Amino acid sequence: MAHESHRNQVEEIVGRIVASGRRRTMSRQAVIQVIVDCHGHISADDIATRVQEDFPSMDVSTVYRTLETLRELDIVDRVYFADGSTVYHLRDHQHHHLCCEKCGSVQELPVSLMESVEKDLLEEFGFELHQRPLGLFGLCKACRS
Amino acid sequence: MAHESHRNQVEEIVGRIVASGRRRTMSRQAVIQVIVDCHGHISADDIATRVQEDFPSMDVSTVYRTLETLRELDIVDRVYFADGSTVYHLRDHQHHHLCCEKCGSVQELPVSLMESVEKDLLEEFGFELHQRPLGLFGLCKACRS
DNA sequence: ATCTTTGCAAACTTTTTGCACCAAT
DNA sequence: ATTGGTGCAAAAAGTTTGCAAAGAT
Repeated sequence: MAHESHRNQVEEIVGRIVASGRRRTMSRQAVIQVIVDCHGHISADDIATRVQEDFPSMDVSTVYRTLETLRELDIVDRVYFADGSTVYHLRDHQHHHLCCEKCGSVQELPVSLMESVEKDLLEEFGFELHQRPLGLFGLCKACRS
Repeated sequence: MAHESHRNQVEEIVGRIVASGRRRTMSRQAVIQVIVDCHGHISADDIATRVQEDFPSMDVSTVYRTLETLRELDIVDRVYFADGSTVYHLRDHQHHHLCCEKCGSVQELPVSLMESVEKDLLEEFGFELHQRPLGLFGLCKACRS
C-alpha cells in the first residue's frame, strides 16, 4: 500500500535531518509523512489539519517551524501560486502546476515546458530566468469538453 | 510633465466610476492618480503611503475598498507574484513581469512571450491557459554582466 | 433628504516569535 | 545533564468588516 511504499522515503528524509545535527522527533516525522503521502503540493494549514488527526496536540507553529527546517535543508520548496495561495512540496519534485479554475484539479507540468520561454527571455531581454515553480491557471481538459 | 499628461487618464477612469453609478470622491481620485503615476505595478501599502502624503487622514481600508471597486469595474488587476508579494496595476496594461532577484528592478514582458507555452499546453495537455499576469524571477541583463 | 463612502476600531487570516517546559541526545 | 524542540500565548503583517459620522448627489 501507499503508506508502506513511502516509509523508506520518509525515513530517508528524517535521516537527512538527523545528519544535519538536528533531532529525530515525532512532529517532524509526521509532517514529512503528510507531505510525502500527498504526492504533490499542500498548504501549511492542510498539513496541520492532517497531522492533528494523529497528534491532536501538535501546534501550527510547529508545522511552520518544521517547514522552515525542511526548506533550510533543501528538502521542500515553498511556492506562491498566482491565485495567492501558498503551498509546499518536495524539492525532488520539480515542476510547475496547471490549476483548473473550474474543478480545482492540479496537474503537474514538467519544467521543460518553460524552457522555450527561458531561451527567449535570455535572447530577447538578456534576462536569466530562475525556474521557480509556478501555478498557472485555466481550464483542464475535462472541464473544457 | 508626467503629472500633467496623466490628468486625462485619471479623469477618464474617474468618469467610468461615475458612469457606473458610484460617486466621485477625493479618495478615489487620489488612489487612481498614484496608480497611473507609478507606470506599472504597486502594492496596496505603497499606494496608501503615497496617498497619505497629500491626505494624511486617508485610511488603508479606504485604499483596499477603492481597489476592490476598481477591480469590479475591470480597471485594475491584482497580481500575486511568485515571491509572495501582491501588487495592483491598470488593466489596459496587460503584461507579465520580469523581477530581478539582485537589484529588484521590474521589467515588463508582453503577454505574447507566453503564447508558445499557451499553444503547447493546449496541444499536449488539452489545458486552456488563462493568461493571468505573472511575476517571473531571475537576473536582469545589467546584473548578469 | 437620501444613500454612498469614509475613518476608525476591531476582527480575521496567515505566519512568526518569546518563553517556560519537555524531550532527544 | 545539556541543548534543542514543542506547546501555548501573543505578536506581526496583510486584508476585511461593522458602524456611526461625513460627504456626494
